[in-house]
Amino acid sequence: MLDQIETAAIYIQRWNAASGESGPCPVRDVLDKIGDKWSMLLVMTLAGGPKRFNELHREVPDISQKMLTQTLRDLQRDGLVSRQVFDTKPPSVEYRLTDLGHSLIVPFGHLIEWANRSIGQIGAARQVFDGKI
Amino acid sequence: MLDQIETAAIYIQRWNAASGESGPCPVRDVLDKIGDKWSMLLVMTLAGGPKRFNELHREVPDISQKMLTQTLRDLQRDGLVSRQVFDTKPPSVEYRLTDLGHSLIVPFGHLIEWANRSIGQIGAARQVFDGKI
DNA sequence: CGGGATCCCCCTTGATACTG
DNA sequence: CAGTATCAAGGGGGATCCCG
Repeated sequence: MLDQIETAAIYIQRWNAASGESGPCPVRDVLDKIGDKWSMLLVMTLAGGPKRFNELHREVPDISQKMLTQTLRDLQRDGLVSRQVFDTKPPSVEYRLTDLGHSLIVPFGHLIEWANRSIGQIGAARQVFDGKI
Repeated sequence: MLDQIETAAIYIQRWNAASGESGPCPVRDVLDKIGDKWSMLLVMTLAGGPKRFNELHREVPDISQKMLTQTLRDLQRDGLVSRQVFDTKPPSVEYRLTDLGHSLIVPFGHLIEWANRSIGQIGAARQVFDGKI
């Protein structure tokens, strides 16, 4: 377990050392999407099962149509989400997590857990920091 | 294990439903920093032990001085990093992870692992997607 | 219903120069 | 050494209108 963590840290450091020659770090490329404003929110929302476009829009009210479309396309491009069109009238489109998408839920869930556990400490630390400026 | 993941998913969904009344989601607030361009890179770099300002700058060559300063201040504000000034000449300042900062390494390491494992599949998915445009 | 296309703002990031 | 100050640029993201 700890070995893997160290491996990750060493991977990052090694990439830093070699930076500039090999282009952007692929891990950072992937992680950028994690931190993107909507990607992970949609993945977690789709974790409950496949959903249609407006269904997603209803469950994530504060996303704009544009960003919903764009984020879903990016997720589909990365192979995390699959898109199925039903030729009904009016047309309906269903989005669901792929196996790869599902596999992200576990490590990402750990992070959410950590965030949940740590919100209190972080908030306290911020108050202390902001108080003594 | 899976319970916790589901808990996380449900947490997100419940917050979506209540959004607008309670302000920004605290978990998303925390996760924003995770995905921030430099925060996690610095945390993983500091995972190897405490480092001085220019030492960090050397190990992460493509960060600007400004962003290094700013990111370190944010990390310190959130209680993930502590800052110790030594009154020598010339002055030296040492940054190190707090206990809270260390506790982030594990869940974040899982994510890096996932990214490492999945880079191949994601790259392949992108080629397929881009090929059939 | 499920999007596309367009306009535009603002915030983050980078480059550069200066300081205790 | 360890920052601060200022200016400029780019793109992420919202609002709006339109379409099959």
